[in-house]
Amino acid sequence: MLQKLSKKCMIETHRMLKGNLMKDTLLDNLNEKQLEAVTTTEGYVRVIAGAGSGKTKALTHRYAYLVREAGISPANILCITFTNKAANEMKKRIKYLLGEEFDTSFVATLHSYCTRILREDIGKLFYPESFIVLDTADQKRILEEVYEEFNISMDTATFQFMIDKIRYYKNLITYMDFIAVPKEDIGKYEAKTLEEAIILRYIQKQKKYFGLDFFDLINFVIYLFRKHGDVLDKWQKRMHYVLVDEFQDITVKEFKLIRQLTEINKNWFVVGDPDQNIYEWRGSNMQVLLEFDQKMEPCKTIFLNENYRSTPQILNAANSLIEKNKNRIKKDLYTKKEDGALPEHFHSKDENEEINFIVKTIQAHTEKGGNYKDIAVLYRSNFVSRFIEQGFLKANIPYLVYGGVGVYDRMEIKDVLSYLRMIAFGDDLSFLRIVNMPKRKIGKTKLVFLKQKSEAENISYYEAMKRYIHEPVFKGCGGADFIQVIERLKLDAEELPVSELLQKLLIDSGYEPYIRESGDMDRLDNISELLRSIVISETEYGEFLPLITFLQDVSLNRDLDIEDKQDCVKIMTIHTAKGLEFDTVVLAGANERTLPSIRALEERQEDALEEERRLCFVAVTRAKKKLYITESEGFGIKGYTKVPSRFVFDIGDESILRTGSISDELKEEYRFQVGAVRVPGVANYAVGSQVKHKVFGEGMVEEIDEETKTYMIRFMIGIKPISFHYSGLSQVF
DNA sequence: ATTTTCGAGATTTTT
DNA sequence: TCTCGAAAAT
Repeated sequence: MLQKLSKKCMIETHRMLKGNLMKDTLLDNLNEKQLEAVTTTEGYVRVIAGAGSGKTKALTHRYAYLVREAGISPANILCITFTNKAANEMKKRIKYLLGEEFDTSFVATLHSYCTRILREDIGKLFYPESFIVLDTADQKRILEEVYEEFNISMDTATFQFMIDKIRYYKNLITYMDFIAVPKEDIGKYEAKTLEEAIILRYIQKQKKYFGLDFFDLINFVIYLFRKHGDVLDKWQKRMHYVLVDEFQDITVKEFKLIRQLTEINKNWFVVGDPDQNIYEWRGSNMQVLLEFDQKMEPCKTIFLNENYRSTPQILNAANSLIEKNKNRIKKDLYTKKEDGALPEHFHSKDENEEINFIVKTIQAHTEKGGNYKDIAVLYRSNFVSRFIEQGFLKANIPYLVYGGVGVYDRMEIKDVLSYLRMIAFGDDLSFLRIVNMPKRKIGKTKLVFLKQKSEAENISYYEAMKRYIHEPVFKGCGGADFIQVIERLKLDAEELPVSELLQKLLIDSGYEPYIRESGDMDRLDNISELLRSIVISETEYGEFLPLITFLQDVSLNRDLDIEDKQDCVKIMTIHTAKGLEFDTVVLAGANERTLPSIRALEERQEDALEEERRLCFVAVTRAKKKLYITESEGFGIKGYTKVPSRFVFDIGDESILRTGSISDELKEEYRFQVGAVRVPGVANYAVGSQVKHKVFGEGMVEEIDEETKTYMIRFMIGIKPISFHYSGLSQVF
């Protein structure tokens, strides 16, 4: 028996080596259209594909096909994903197709590619040769400093406004002429308006901090290519194939950059879904996808409309929602999947009721043997997660927050990374974050003192502190110790790997004891988790991973690869969920002013509203088997009374089951009746639902038999089979 | 006089 | 979670 098995294994291995098995998995699982997309290796190919139609699969398989069947080196393929999470997912699939040892480091976001390009040649631009990538928090901090100098107060709206302005200015080539000059020449540029003055100051400051923001990463590369033909030449010659995922989210600028990169060898393969463009606010323009065939001729366009993900019921809801968008190319998804339960719209009187419903639904699911990890709770804005987390903590439901305010935005991780940045750059941003962490009795007064000195002598806060540490103001504080620790760590940084440096730093700076004393074990766990991920990236990098390289990558790749191994409910924003799929999806907080967001409503522009609807569409189409949309009354942002999102009514009554309790005022206003919709032949209630039967009283759905269209419901008197068609059932809460 | 602590209120989305 | 302001602590 054992011998037989091992012989079989040998044959398998042999087939694998010959490439047969690879070829099978590579092409056999594809439908006709996907196959066409994958195997068209020359020229321009555009795939317009609906949600769940396997567009990323087509892209991944084409990548593998190019490498395996056409023998192209991965270094010659520019494979661009939209997020790091997507890149990681794709890497996994490529490794599955091409073998674990296959080098997938060439699958990345455009921003990561740009960082690589800049790392090699930024020295040509009169910019500090080492740079850090500024994230939004850094940007905000810099802008706040600038606003303080100009004596203007800054709120979130102003911040967003200025970010848009900065993007606008940074799109002008004159800006690059300005920023790329040697530091000392910066003063000779004069601002004509206040707005310009603020932006110039912002640029000066970011340069002082060795920072490049996300706009710069793209702009610098474009500028570098423009000024230095040899650099452009080098990269152009390298790129023979370009594959771009989520092409509907690309900006015109990014498109031009990619076009420049592939000017010599023009083989494009782009996939996208116009209905899933949810990044217009960030400059993305789906016209790039729509007009691709006119700009890049001759272009082969392949449509993928069969959905392999969701039940017909979920797809119906999604279709009826998205068809309310006027500015749209009609494209109806279909599926051959088996019928499932109707999506459910649960309306509740307040937030407690809403979170209780979610908790109950999840508990019912797991009591029946289901896993937590098959469930995702999605929401429009991060603040919604707070209610959900609180509810889950109370009910002891394990959960993981993905993206956004996830692992890398935790306070302790930011602190620790700031320490590392402090060692590498000594910049003010890091200094301000950690100088009093742990408490060193360095507060406002001392910082004001340092600020004056640093401005007067054009040095950093840290240098100023070193220079004036013996002044009376610093008497009795931990400043001297701090300097000593940092100086010693700076020396260590040259020899020690990042992981060891970090461990030393945690002890020497007193940060770890400080966290330990605060009694928060989660924070220590998070730090160990970071440490673990550093060790992994060190191993992957092969040679000695320089601290600066690590820091550049870490601010781009903020995706700690959370494994599916842990059985946790996944919690994330809709934006983060894009490209993912889950058995059960709960879309929480589906209220006006949250989804659509209050900003989109204030803009009063149809475009903004349509983007919000697409966002809702993305959320709905993440679900494979069961979809819940929940919302509640009560007091919302700025004291408004919360009302259900218009989008839950965009989904036709025949496509969604409306449940929950509703107050009389709202009932009058909205005229939707809870529990009014019944579609015969389809299970309206999920397993675990509490229901009321006209004759048998209250009970719980134990089983659903799709074949005989029957529920098995446990009542006081025992288990009874009840037909889907029976109209005497109603939901109980 | 200065720093620390504690409670209250507010929050779009991300590379 | 983050920030702000007032009160408490050094």
